[in-house]
Amino acid sequence: MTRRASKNWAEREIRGLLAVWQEREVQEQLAGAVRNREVFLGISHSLQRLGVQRDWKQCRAKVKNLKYEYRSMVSRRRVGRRGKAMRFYQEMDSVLGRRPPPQPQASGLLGEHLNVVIKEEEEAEDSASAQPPDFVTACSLQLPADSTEGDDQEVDKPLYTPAERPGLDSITAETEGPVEEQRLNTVSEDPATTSPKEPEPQQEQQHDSSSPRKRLRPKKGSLLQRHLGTIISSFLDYQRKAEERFYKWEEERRREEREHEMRIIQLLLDHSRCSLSHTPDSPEYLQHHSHVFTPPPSNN
DNA sequence: TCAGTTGGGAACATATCGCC
DNA sequence: GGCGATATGTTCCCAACTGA
Repeated sequence: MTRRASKNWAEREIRGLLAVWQEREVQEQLAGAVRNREVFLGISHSLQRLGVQRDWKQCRAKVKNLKYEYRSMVSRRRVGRRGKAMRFYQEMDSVLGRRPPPQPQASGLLGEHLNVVIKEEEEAEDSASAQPPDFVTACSLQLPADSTEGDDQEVDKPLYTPAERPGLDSITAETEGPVEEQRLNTVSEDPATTSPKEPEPQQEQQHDSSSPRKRLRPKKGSLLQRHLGTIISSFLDYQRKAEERFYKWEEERRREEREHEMRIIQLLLDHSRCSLSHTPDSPEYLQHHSHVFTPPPSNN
């Protein structure tokens, strides 16, 4: 095997990679894209601006291994094995650990929601012809936040700000022709992360035909395509709400779990005391011993 | 010497493309 | 539309490397 083609990742490089990878925008892009090469191209580009010279394949491989390492450690801990904690557990856990479980596609609530949206869109079909030509293309998406491909292009402003269209980054509505390509290259830069323009060695690859977003593009001329932007927007809104609900539910569940454990521990303690007492079942005993236990401080 | 780290490969899954 | 070829992503594993 020809190994060690590149030097090992320094901690600074890994932290930079994680910092970029942790960004909500990047996570949304990775979650929404089946082909994530462009996402990693963006990550690589961001790293280059941070002084880390790693190409997208190296970034992908590193993220891949970090995820595997994280999962391995989680599974080890789940079965009670405690090994050395991985170095960047906190960073990984902040992203992977809070991720809601995958939801079945177009089924259950989500499917119902999509169906409703589609139905509404179909009902509005008659008036759809009144949509401006850019109705769909207005939902065209930006490249990763770090990319500066469109910096010196003649674009006055993005079609919308990330706040207006959060989460749409990863899913591309139907795009047609050069105009759309230009829009894809239009970047709504985060001022905090924007740096002076630098040469873009990988710029050409951003337009590769094997775009990660490609699979989400519908066929031209379909009804769904014409309203895909609205559908996606509604879907993502719903997804965000579902995510918030999940987090609340999860929080509540953990709290109940802790209370349950406390009750069990309390019962066990009571029982052990009862077994030592001559009159364990007497009301006096229970009254005297029922609230002795002080629960340990919870880690959560 | 050895445990931990790393990059790369194998196997598999899945989407896209081109042809019929 | 069906089907095979191709491209790409993910998971898991392994051998080489690193550092104590």
